[in-house]
Amino acid sequence: MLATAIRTEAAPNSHLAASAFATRPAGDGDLAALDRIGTVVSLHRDQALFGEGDPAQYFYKVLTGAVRSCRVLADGRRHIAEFLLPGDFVGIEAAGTHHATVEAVSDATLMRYSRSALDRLVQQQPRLGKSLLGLVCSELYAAQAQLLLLGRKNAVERLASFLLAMAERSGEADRVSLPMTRCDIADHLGLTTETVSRIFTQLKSQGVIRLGGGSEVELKHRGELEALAEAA
Amino acid sequence: MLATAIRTEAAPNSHLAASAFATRPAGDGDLAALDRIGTVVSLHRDQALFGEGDPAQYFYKVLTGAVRSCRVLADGRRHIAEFLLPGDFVGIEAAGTHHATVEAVSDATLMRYSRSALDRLVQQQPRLGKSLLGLVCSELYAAQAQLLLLGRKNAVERLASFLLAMAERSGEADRVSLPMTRCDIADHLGLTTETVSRIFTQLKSQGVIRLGGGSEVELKHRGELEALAEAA
DNA sequence: CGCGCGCTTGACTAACTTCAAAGATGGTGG
DNA sequence: CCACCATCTTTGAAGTTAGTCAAGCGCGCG
Repeated sequence: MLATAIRTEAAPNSHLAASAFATRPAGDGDLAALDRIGTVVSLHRDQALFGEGDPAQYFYKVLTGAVRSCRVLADGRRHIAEFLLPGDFVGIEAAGTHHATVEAVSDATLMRYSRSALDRLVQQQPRLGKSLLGLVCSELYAAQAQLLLLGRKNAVERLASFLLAMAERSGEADRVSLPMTRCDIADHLGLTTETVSRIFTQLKSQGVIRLGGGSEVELKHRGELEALAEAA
Repeated sequence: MLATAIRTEAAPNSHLAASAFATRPAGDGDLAALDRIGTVVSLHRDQALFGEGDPAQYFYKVLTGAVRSCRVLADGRRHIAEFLLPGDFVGIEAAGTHHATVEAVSDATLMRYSRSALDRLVQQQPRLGKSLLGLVCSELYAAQAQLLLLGRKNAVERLASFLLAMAERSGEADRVSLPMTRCDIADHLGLTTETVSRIFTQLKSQGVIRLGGGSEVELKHRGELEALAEAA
């Protein structure tokens, strides 16, 4: 069952986890209208949703699980631009073709929407266009924050910033679930697996975090972590 | 004349360099309507247009010269997210407040537009909203390419990529003008001034580039430069 | 002409990577 | 239910790249 096609089912108008996590500032208010035209897609771990260069006929919203958006250099070096969690939109910015590969970090379900249907909706409801613009702007802000991180922060600051950002998104302030591997985190932060692991160990022995089972991380001293992150 | 206020003049409906450089894919077609509601602003080198956190009442289009959009950490480390050249829009994505400081790299002039006027125009002309979205998406793509550069490329690859990107934007294929200092370039590429300088020297002695006077760089072997950039 | 700023170059250092191997973890099949 | 195996994580030691510190060079401006 490795190379199976993506399963796709009739949409049970499912909001599931979607409404619980309004990660992006621009509210789901207007965009909720979309759910009537969506279809549910299931992915299992490491399965690709689409690749760089694929025609961007659809875009998606994460319902459950997590996915990563990445780009790869010719010799295999990979960078993960962002992790997408329930409530986040995927590929909504693509015009024509996708500019990144999107794969499942863990088993995941997404709502799939056709771009042409979106265009029609936007025509009817101009406010929707604004929500859309807001979503893309949020992504741009996130990317610019990541540029500062990759360009100017050291390994400890990168991991601290990452943990805080994930905590922010997860809702729970002091407890984060990290469904991705150390290698994924490394590829997101511009480090190596080993360095990420070492910094985790270091933060743990400093008492700043605690590593629970099942990919859970407890932030024991949020303030100290913020200091380490060199929040600007 | 160091801390002078920004000079601002009545708009002579000036297109100047603006029409010559359509850097961003989304055409100026619809956005040309904006020029009737703009005002010209002049900056001299290193003068700030606006700072992080400032209310975003206006946005701008570069007419002549160049500006940089940057963020700074508490201890002074700086990262330049992007350089903006004639034809590029500045701060168009800002909602409420600006998320970066924008300063002049060289003496520059910009066209200033009020956000509220833009909103009105978008209401009247829905197609304008699409152009707007296209502009922001282009910025997002550029930012994501820069993420890969900062996360996974080495110093030579970074500078080679930068030179090629600047050449692309400048129109002339094999000749680039670099109005910014080595330090600016370093802060854009996540390196130090010294490293940037060393790589310039290295590329020069390899015969890949030639440094002309007046901040001009000639790309002598574009192909080789592309190989060095590890284009993905 | 001289001064200041930016650029270049050199020697040394630090941070992160690479290479290697041992230690967890969790899912599967007997 | 337990043992096994693949995969992920952690840890150690050595190596590299880019950073830091310091000094000299060169161009442009007053």
